[in-house]
Amino acid sequence: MTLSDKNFAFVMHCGEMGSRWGFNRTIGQMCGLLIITKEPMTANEIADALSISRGNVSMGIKELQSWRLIKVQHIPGDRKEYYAPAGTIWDMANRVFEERKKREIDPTLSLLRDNILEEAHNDDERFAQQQMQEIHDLLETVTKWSSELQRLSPEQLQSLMKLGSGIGKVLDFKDKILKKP
Amino acid sequence: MTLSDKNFAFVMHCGEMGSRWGFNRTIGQMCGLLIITKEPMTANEIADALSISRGNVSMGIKELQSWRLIKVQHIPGDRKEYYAPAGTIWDMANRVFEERKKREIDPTLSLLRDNILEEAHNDDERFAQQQMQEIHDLLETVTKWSSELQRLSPEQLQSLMKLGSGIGKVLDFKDKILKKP
DNA sequence: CATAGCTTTCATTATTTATTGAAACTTGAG
DNA sequence: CTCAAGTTTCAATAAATAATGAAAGCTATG
Repeated sequence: MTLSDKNFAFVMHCGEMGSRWGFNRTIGQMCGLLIITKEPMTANEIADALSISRGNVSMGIKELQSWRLIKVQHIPGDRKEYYAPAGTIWDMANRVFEERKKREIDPTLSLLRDNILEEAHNDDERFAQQQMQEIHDLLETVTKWSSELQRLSPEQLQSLMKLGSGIGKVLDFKDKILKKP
Repeated sequence: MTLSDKNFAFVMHCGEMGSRWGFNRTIGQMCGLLIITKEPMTANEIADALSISRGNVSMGIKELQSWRLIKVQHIPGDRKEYYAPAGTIWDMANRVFEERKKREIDPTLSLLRDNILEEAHNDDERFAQQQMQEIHDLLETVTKWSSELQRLSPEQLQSLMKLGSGIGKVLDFKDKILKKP
């Protein structure tokens, strides 16, 4: 199976963006490829489509699974494994977001927590601790807020997203609302 | 000037996280160092504190400036340049966020836009285009939403962040509210 | 239980990215 | 104008990361 020029261009773009999205070129390509291909693909088809080695595809699959971005499917009477995106675009974006939070924020949050608990022994440490406290509070707020968003129903989210500039208005009325349970 | 163990540990952590935050180890370290150091530092002080070459510091400074994370200061009667964080922690986080959006989302958004405008020539392209449309819509929503947030006053933001789980409640009343201007 | 058909692993190799440090450049002061 | 104190650049090198492919590992089927 060979890609049309336009689709190929998209897949290559995903490759170039791959490392910015948190993985590497090949994995970006694989992800893009699976998204725009209607039918699930075998590892060999993926290797052929991207002109990369079979082993590389195997590694990529493992990685994409660790991000929970793809799922395996089987076709009766066929021993091969077929791969397809795990869920909707929205689901996938969510997973990437979550996973990146886990890698980019959580470790720092934990280090900062530890540090802040210890006592500062001189001015330098005191100043540093203040700064770390600020970073900590910021990251914690962001974390709490994002987990809040994930708790919302899809409809509520939709509604929130559509709100756009209305958000300011809503905020102005917040107190009123919360007083009427 | 030498760092305390605790502060050194923080700086090294910033280094390890550097590449996850969008830059590299050295630049992560430099950023962490400047944040927890009360006084502005010269390039040589930075190089000494981190045991890296003067040239590397120069590159790092250029990069941090391109992210708008540091600013130059001068001390009268001293020809050296002194570097310090550009703004509060919150400002810096915002800058990183913006800059990453520019690098991680905007190029894709533009590619998708172009692709969607062209006509699909077969079923594969049609399917691919549908998927791209979904990605496009998602990214555009996120983009619009985040620029919306940046438009809010700091107080409004604060208030929104504190809302936390109340956000669901507020949304349920959205329609009511918006009908009473 | 042997094997064909498929997948995974991992040592080696290739590619990419980061760092160094010497040379070139800039600039303010005398 | 010259020099000294500083900064930047960039070719060479080092380090980190990714890709290959041959060998080892699985596992349904006859």
